[in-house]
Amino acid sequence: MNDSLRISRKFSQRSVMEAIVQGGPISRASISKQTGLSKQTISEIVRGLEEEGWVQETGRTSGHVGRTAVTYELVCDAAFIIAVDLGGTKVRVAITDLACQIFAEDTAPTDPRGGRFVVEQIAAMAFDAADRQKITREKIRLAVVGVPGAPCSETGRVLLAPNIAGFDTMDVVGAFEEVLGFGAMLENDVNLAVLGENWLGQGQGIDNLAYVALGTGVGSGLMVGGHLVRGVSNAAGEMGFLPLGADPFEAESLRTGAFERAVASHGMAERYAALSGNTVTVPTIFAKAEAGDAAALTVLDDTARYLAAGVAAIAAIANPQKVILGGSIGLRPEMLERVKAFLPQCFPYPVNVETGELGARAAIIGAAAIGLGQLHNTLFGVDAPDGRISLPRANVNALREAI
Amino acid sequence: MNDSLRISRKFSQRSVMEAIVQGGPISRASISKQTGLSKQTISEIVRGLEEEGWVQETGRTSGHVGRTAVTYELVCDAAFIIAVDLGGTKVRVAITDLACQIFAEDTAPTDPRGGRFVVEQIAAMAFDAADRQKITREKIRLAVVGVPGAPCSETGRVLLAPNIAGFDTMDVVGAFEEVLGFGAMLENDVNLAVLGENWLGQGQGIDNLAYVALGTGVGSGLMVGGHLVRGVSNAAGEMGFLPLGADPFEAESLRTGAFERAVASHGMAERYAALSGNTVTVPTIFAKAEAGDAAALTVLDDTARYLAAGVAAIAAIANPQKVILGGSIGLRPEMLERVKAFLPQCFPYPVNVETGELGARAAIIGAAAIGLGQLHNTLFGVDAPDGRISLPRANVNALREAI
DNA sequence: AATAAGTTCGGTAACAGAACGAATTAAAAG
DNA sequence: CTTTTAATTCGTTCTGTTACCGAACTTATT
Repeated sequence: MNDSLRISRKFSQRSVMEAIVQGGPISRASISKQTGLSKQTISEIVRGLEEEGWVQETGRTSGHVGRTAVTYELVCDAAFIIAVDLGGTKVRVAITDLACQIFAEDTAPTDPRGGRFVVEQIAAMAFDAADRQKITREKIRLAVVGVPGAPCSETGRVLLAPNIAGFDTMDVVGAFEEVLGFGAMLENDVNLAVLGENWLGQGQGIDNLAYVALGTGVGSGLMVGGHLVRGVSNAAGEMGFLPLGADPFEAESLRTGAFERAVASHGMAERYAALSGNTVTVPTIFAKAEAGDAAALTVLDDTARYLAAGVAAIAAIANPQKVILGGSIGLRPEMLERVKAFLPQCFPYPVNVETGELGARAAIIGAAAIGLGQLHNTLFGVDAPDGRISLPRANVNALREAI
Repeated sequence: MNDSLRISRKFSQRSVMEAIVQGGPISRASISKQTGLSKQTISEIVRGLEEEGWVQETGRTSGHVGRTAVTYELVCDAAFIIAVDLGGTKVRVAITDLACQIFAEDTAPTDPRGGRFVVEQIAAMAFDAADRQKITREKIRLAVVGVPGAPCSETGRVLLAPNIAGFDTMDVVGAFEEVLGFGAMLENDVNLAVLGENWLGQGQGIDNLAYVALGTGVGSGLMVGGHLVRGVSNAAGEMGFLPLGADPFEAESLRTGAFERAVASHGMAERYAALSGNTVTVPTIFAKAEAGDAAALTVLDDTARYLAAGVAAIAAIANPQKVILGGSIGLRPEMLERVKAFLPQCFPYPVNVETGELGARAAIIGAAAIGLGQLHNTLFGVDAPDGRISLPRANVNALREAI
């Protein structure tokens, strides 16, 4: 069959699908108005989509002048994707349908043995979730797995991921595909968090967006012009190695980055210990600060000052429209408040900083976003790698904690 | 006429043009092989292009088995663009033809009165150059002007450009278009430098590229996935405000950025004065370092250490494949050598750093690149804003100094 | 009666692909 | 060493096919 014609065809098909996905039940005449394609063409394309089982008739309009219109809707259980947020301590797994509804979100402690065990754990969770939703496996098309580290697309390995054993030496993508039986994609977890916030959170409609995740470690994710910045070796956003906070030329900074040592949880605890003599956890520091503990307040101030400098560095280099703070520490309002106060003291033009709206679920929602975009593109879209589909707002069902 | 068909047509037309631009004199059969389009289609498209005056027959092949082929070539004087690199002290103006040949490059001191005077000076230089090359004005389609600062596409003003008076309050784009009589585009000069090096210099074939220009000030330009990162307010790359080097929380850092004060020429001179008691210019410091002056060597080392940290910051956030050093200080081999030595001491994974190949002419070559890409896209290409055309290697003619 | 939804019909631009003639060289035959 | 033949490539012509548009028409509804 003719190749460029097929692209041409698929192009229109995709915009029709987009109109149907976005516009809920919609008549062919409305699609025609929205897309600018002729009524006749829309009828043809919709007929094709209906035959292939992607859309279905759902009703008719009424109440308006003129003939009633037949409305079409997505067959939302025509395909599913698995979204996974794999952390060092927790795994989240969710299933999403074509209509971008996220359900069956499960959480479990990450299998500490790492490697193949984690892959199998995730597969089991995914299939369990699918079974609960009565979803047959053939309908699952793709899994998107967020990992803390830099996945390598050639080898399928995950570099810079010290928290999950064995992922740096095995073909993780291959292992997933083998166990799951369908396609799998790996993506850095913070990158997914930006995408998530961009889709359903703080960053909606913002094409130049940064996300700074601060918790046990630090990482950043950057979107420029609506696309993720991954870097050559998928190591963009390894913000822990910013030469800020501690002396970057100290030998230790080559192992744990200077910035990470300054702002991440370990550094905070250490500074608190130095000031007060007590070794406590980060949540305790926040609690003590709330109670007025001077050392705790100093630790928070100092951390926020460094964090503000980190945000300034991102703003100086990439000038995003908004910087979203995330991670267990970054999500605290006490941090946001302080960063907002410190930023104008160290950076000349205003930077829009906010905490994430989606909290710890940003990454898994981002995984769903990337998976759905990918799926819509391969099913209905152009081959262009940067053909972004705009996903509709989705209802995110309740979280189910396992065990 | 049918819209999506027109896109379809133009799409093929562009790839045919690209093949002709790249492949020099080329037969229709070869274009067919290269593009994958059928011979018949190529004949049709080439006929159209020939009728419109963009390509012409230039000869026939011989020596091979089989029938001789008629070869086609670009009519390279079918259209021209003006490339301008406007600096605080110097203006460079060049003319480029469709075949990406750059000629008539002129340099003059920038009119110190700024504003409209500079615009008129540039127009005069451009028309003078066109006259010398016997190029009629109707054939000039576009001017691309590199400016030190952040051009605003809505208002046409140039922000953060203290070196050219009046540009922050006037519609510079409008003024150019009025005086020149054809379209004009403004772009940050360091952004153009990355594009230039990406086209004909150090960064050929590298899609994730950073450029750090260090001289009187500091600025960076970033390419991600083959596209420039401009940021929301075109202020991406205002690297002078990186919170490194000096204390970013000092009040002075809000005027002149902390990093700029540490690494740029003023800071170097200041540090040398503090160490030796003598106030000298930067070239003198380099000369004295060459002669073994201890204070000068310390200044170079310290500057390089800061610069390495700045490069590390870019690498941590954007992870480019290569970082190119430019600007009067960044181009010195003494700096490169030192930065290469310091980087592994403050950043964990290797960063590829080199000096620019094009020297001070990177920006004007980048201006030509952006203009040619733009022109090819509007004449033959899709409307897609990110449809990049790959330009061929170009011969860059000799520079002509004015006065 | 007005109006909107959808279909039918005819038309067109942009391609593909097969077949074919033209032009050329390489190699075999005389 | 010439002539013939085979192989090869170039370019055109002719015949589809696909993906659309637009006008006219039918149908259903307020």
